[in-house]
Amino acid sequence: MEISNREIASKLLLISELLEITGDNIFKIRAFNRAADIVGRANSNVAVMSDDELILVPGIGQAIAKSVREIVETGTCKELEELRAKIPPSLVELLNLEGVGPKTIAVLWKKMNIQSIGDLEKAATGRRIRSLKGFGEKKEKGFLKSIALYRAAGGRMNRMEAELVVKKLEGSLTPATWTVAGSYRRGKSTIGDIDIVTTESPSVINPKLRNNVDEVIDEGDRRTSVRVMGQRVDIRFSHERQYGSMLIYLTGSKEFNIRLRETAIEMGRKVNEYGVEDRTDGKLHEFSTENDMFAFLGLQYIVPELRENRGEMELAKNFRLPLLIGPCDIRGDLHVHSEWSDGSLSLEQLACKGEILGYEYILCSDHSASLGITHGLDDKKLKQQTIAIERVNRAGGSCTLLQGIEVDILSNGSLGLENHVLSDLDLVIASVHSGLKEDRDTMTRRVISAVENENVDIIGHPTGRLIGKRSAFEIDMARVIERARDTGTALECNASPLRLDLDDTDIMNSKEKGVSISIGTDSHREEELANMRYGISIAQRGWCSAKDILNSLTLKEILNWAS
DNA sequence: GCCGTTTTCGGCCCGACTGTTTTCAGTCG
Repeated sequence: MEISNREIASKLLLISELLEITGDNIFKIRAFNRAADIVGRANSNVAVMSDDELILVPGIGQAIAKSVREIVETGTCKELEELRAKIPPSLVELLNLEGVGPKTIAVLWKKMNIQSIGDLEKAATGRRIRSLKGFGEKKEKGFLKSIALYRAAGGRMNRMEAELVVKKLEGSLTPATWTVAGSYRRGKSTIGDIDIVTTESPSVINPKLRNNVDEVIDEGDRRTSVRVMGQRVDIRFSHERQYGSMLIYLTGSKEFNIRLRETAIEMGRKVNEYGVEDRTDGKLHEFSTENDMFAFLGLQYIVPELRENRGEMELAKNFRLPLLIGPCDIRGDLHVHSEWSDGSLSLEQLACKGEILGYEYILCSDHSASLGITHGLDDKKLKQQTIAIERVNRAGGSCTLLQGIEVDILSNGSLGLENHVLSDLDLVIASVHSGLKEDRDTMTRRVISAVENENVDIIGHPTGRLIGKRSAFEIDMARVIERARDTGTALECNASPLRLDLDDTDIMNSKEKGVSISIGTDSHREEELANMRYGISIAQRGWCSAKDILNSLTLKEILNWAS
């Protein structure tokens, strides 16, 4: 059984974490960390790559290639086993505690034999830590607080949760003086914390915040950190004339910022959140907009969604960044449920909402009958729906309803409806809704059977994840993507903020293979139709242009594509 | 550990805030 990229990446990450605690060379730590990241999002199976191929990957050299090879063959490697022999791996979990880093962990372990979060809690409760040199009462209390927070935290936020946190903060800020930066602005599917840049003065904001948040973590004239609804929020104060550089800095990503600073160094300049400094005379150039700063550095403007250090900097230097898909390119929604299955909107309402959104079409894709709980459609009901849809379309609105189905991919890889039924529909989405615990090979073959069915046009939410609730099922997306390319089947970017499935890296890999991406909101209620924006952000993060997105086709073109 | 149109050795992004200290280490983003 072949080991997945994810598993290899987790071993490399563990090595970097253990190296951190042993206090090894910071650059070696970063090398393993970076390699874990690279392997984790590689678009082909690292396990089957030869040593020569591995070494060609930027960020992987002789040593790490050797470790990867060992992991593929034996499940572990010498580097990892030597580290495990030196320090208890249970220490790694302590890195998750806020305010607890590798140095602290090493001291606590060596001086007090603290090996786990439980050990730390006991020692702090017993007031034993304050006796250590460099530790005091505040640190001890801080540990207990971090432990409580860690246990209560549900991990990263989905986009809706993040928006609620932002809404809560709006009361402390003046409109048009601030921007949410960070992973939120980059359009990521999950968000760790909220970053805000404001031009208002700290003397105005800080007192307001004290009254409006759960906790002030730290407070300063340049940065204040608070907790709102259990989530960390960092606010950076900026002069208007430096707003552009502060926004770039706080939007990140970290990897992008590092790359940007390296780029500046090559030009004899230094970048920080206040602007660009000339290395020779220390003169600071300030920028009120991001555009001005990119231009000053001789770079094309890079949209936040691309700022991940995935090659965008090199393209920006040559003004060759792709023109990404945007809201204006979207001509329709390709995954919507009506009241004919488990949705709440009637067909008339769907057409009407589509018209308001400026769509040429909406794909009405109710569930198939095999999924009992959602009152799915069978052959007979589908025929009735055909007539109902024709009636709505004849009424002459500007948004045409397409008739489709979201048919179940059953456990044996067959579909929930007969082929002769599916062939009558405009577009067919096939999705997995049951038997989610199958092993990797079985699940992959199941989905590929659907890909190979000539009536299937789109694979719905291909990895099945529910953000924060259920991880993706075991599936080899590299194989699915290859088959989808061969058969001309599209893969969905499900725009529900609870799914965002496929996510950016799989979309990027699909796009590179020439597989079309279909963005569908999977709406069951009216307000969910607006989730299209999340799907667009994810597609942008996957470097998609209009030509890569099925929904950018006109009504005529999409019918032609499907036939 | 990785990398190289200056380099195969010597670099590797940059700054804010806290706690425990009397000048700074550790952590974080």
